[in-house]
Amino acid sequence: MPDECLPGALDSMRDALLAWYAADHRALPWRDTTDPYEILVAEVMSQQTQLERVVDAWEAFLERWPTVAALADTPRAEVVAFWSDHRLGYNRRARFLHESASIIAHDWDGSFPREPDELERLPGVGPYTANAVASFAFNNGDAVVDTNVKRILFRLCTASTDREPSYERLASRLMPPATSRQWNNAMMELGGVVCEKRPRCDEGNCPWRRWCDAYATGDFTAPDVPSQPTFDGSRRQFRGRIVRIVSEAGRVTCSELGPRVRVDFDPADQDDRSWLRDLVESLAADGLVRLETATDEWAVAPVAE
DNA sequence: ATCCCGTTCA
DNA sequence: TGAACGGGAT
Repeated sequence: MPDECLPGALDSMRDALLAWYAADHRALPWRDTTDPYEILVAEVMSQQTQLERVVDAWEAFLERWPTVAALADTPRAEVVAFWSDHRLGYNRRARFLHESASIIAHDWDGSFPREPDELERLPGVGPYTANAVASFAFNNGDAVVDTNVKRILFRLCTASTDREPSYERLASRLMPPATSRQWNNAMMELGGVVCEKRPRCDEGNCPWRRWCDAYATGDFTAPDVPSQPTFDGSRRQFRGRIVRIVSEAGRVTCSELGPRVRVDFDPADQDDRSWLRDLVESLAADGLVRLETATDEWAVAPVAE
């Protein structure tokens, strides 16, 4: 996606989007804070999880662990249990958040770095989250590029090229200097409520209609998002069950765990036992549970620390 | 079935 | 570059 697909009237486009956002937008609670810890919690929770499902969990999480120090002082297992209780999915994100809290508390003396490059060194923090935290906490980020932003840019410039676009470069050129807090909120708002898979250009009063290739041509093709395999019966589903069982029940042996994970699990069957063991090992490697092999029969327990 | 304000590891 | 990672909602 070449730069020349941007119209000459860059300033008008920028003003139009910022005015559109200022006029009305969703009242997401983390938009009312600039505390980097609160922002980080919101962003990590929001990775691949719908925002409506995040709001309650975010408020409960911050009530329980109001500061990065409080979270760092908590045993990992409690954070994992919270994640599981609130059905946030992707339990590894609970571990990443807990590890990040420890790093901030110990290596950064309790205060967050302001630069995206520094934030990106935290576990579970990639380019998106680093720029989101830098933007919303410090107004110090680059343009964020998530699936929403990609969809907007693709449609904006779809008639201009058939080459693989550099979304980062284009997004960055579009953002007015030193406006990342407002700008990134506005871009994601546009992608979230107007430029959705099924676009709502007129209903949503899209501020970019007059510059948009897709609006002009009626071709609202969007970039392919990789589809996920069926969840039912998947490894991911069983991993999630194990984490929840251990969070609720504490230490359980293989024979106790198996039937609670899969109804037709046979504790006497070696294949069943190694199937379960493999899942537990992967969870232990992810720091979500602890595998005990000291006794007769192996068991799984809440993660230490 | 498909989507959801991504990141990690191979 | 691709697969794996959870699970609720529509």
